[in-house]
Amino acid sequence: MSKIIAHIDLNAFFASAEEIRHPELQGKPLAIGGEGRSGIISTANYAARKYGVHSAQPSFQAKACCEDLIILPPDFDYYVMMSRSFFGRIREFFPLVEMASIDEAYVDMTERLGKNKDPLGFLRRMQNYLKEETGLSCSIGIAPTKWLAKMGSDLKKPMGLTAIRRKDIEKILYPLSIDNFWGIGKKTAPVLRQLGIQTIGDLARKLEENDAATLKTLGKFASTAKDWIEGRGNDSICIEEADQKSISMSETLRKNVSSPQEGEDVLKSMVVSLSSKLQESHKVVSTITLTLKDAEFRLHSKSFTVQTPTNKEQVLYLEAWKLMGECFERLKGKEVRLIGVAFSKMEDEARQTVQMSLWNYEDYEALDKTKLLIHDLNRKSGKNQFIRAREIKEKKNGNR
DNA sequence: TCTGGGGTCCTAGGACCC
DNA sequence: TCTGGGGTCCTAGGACCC
Repeated sequence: MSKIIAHIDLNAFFASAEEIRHPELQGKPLAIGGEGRSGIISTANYAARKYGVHSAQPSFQAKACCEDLIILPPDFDYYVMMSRSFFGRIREFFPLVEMASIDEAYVDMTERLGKNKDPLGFLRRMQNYLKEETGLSCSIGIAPTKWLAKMGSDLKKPMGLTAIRRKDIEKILYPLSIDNFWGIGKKTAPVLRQLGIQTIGDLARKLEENDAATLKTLGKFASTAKDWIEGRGNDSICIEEADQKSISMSETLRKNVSSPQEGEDVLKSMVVSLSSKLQESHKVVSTITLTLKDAEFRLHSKSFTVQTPTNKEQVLYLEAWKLMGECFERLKGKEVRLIGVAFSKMEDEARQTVQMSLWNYEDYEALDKTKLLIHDLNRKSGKNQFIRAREIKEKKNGNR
């Protein structure tokens, strides 16, 4: 029995959210993103898109496209609030909602729309109602699987409403460029083109023939892609939020550096704010990964797994600092433009109390020095770690 | 002034164990 | 001793998504 799955995608979400609280910006070219030396556009409203402004575009280029462009910094807390309010209303119509990101969700409508004589009419009315109530417009794709629904919602924006039945796949999806295939990105698409695959239809035929080169290019993904394109993809909605598996921060430096000492403060503040997030959510981690991006944009990483999962900033910082030294070592004086740190193998703090008792701080030689450093960070009381870390960073930046 | 930041998943080689 | 394998974990790198 086929399900009825919808993919609901908020249009130009961050920009729309800003227009709601700044009505004076409505209709003016607006983008959300960073404005610094390495700022990049995250979302542009439709007025800005007319000038060629688009997401992932460097902000200075966007400004060159449209000199009147207004660029606002992102305010994620506000967007989370707006997103919850919007999808909360969807839940009033349909309880089975799976969030896929801050601005999109999959919804199982089988139960409620299965016997409806005019499901598209119903969704069109819901879409208009949501627009009136929240100010946010969305595009909806409706199909028997999640992938088809996602492909559908991408077809028309803003306020699109597209149904893709299995019998429509050839007519609707086959003519589309391979670039539109969700799951095939900028690296794989050109390789497929080399194999004579220009459209989704071309890919469908190659997969149907079990073309060896295509299968090799796609690897394990080939069978998933074949399922998707033939209408057999995943159609199950998971309403529970999955446990987060890793947490990370990275920062493009204001100026390239070539020694770990020059990146010390950035690393320090990232570890302090990550470890306080871990502590707040009662999570511990075992694997620490440090990433550097060199001036040619190549990434280099080094990771280490500790025996006892932890969220202690002293331990995490010391490990990260050691990894950063080793990573710089390998770069042999090359310039570094970004430092990132990630913590993974994350689990609940409660689940590892037994191992905690086995913990031996003396394993960490330079711990005393680290304690001093953290003490220094903590001296200002009454503010949370994140604020403290940011203040330190700003102070440092101001001194340059 | 070229090119962000936060995630998930996959691959492939080596270590180690049975 | 001429050479098995399968399973799992760790590490480094990379593709993809929003």
